[in-house]
Amino acid sequence: MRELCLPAGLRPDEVSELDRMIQKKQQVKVDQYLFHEGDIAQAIYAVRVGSFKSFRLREDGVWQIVGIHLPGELFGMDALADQHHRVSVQAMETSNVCALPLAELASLSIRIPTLGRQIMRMTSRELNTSYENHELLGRRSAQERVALFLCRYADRRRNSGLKADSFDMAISRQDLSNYLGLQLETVSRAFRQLKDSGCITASRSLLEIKDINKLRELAGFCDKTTDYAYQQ
Amino acid sequence: MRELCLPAGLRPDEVSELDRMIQKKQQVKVDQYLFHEGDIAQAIYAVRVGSFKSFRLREDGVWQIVGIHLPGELFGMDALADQHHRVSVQAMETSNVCALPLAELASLSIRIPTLGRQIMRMTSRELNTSYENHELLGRRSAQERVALFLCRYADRRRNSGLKADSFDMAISRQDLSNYLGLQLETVSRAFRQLKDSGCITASRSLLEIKDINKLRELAGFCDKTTDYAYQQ
DNA sequence: AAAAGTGCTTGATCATGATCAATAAACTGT
DNA sequence: ACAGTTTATTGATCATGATCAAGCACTTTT
Repeated sequence: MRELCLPAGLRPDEVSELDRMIQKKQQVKVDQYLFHEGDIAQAIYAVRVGSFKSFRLREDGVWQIVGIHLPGELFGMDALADQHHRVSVQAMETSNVCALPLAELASLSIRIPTLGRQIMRMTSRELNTSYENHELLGRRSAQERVALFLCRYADRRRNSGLKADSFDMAISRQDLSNYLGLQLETVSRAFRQLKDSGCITASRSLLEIKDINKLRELAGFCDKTTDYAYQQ
Repeated sequence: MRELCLPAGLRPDEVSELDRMIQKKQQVKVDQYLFHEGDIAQAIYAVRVGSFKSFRLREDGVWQIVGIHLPGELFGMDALADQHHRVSVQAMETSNVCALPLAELASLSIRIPTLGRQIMRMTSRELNTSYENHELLGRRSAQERVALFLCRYADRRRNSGLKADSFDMAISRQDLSNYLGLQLETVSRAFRQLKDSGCITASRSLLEIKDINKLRELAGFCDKTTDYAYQQ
């Protein structure tokens, strides 16, 4: 529990109380659903290990991935508006989550006001990530999208305490292209260009960032170095 | 104050207390900034009258609008992650906002727990809207984007108690095309197509929805009727 | 080890929307 | 009312990414 983002700023006794309440070490397998769009929310979730995708499904079967969740991040806050989930969430690899049951959360956050604030912070963070996605999709070429995605993905991995220069992407090309609003083939070609320009090597899902500055440049040179980094 | 979203679910005496605290009736003119990206947050804001745009700016001068805010909606929650705003906000027309100073909000939400919950709800709602935007930008043609935007915009106007079948769009073509990730000319052509197919009439900023079903159809028939509507 | 399957890459062609360019229409201010 | 400016529309051409199609690499099955 202690490695999670959530207890930051809580007193030791509060962490213990939170600890007791949480249904932890919930192991999930690839493609397993945590919840479906339309479900009445039972809990919000903190990623411990692995990664998850949030997506919306249309009647015609077309889906759109709208969020990716890495260790230390929270998801499921989409349901806090009206108790109904507006996205579905699936594990992208073998993963491990903490479920924070909403029922207990309500009473607990009265006793530990900091907890509510912390959830608020994480939700705000997710909102900003979604805004960034809007910006990524707005006015960028295929190559820029892929390069920018890789930059941000690496940054978030670093933030989650994971290796950020060489790693296995749990995201399939299919999912990645969907997330980036591109065709599979287009993403593949973008990877080729990035490989040819020498800033990455990539074989299947294994990715290595060789030249982050070059990559940033190809991403459109747009991501300001956040001097006011997220503090918890 | 009472017409706002925020006091929903509060006791009369709590509303009064909130009422006293809020710096209200803050009049703003077109293009006036409420805050800039990077600013330390002073407050979050509730729209009373008019409309606002949230946008991110890149060093190369390119901006991307990532949010539109109508009466009854909250904005500025992007700063709740780390006290720094990650977007800039400008009024799109002569408007009127309530500022909820963060300093007072912290103490007040301890005395009125419902208030914190209500802000949480509104933030979750904004998150879902941003997810919907991701979906809109993901895999849709220009015509679908414009049609879907109009459907959702009309829905949100209705939700805000505004006329939804015939109204003045405060959003310029410039801003709209930016928001939708399209060129100005492309949006103009999409409007022409929608006009020609008889589902709208539009002269400059004045818009009239003649056939909402046809419009929904041209939007890609994707927006499920939200049977579990937002309740407050 | 061969066969079948899945996921990724590469190539060729096509269509949508971007870009360039020119009007047209509406709003400025004097 | 006038020029001057901004904002929207329409047209023509071009480029990027979508689509169609094949092949390759890596897994899983028997």
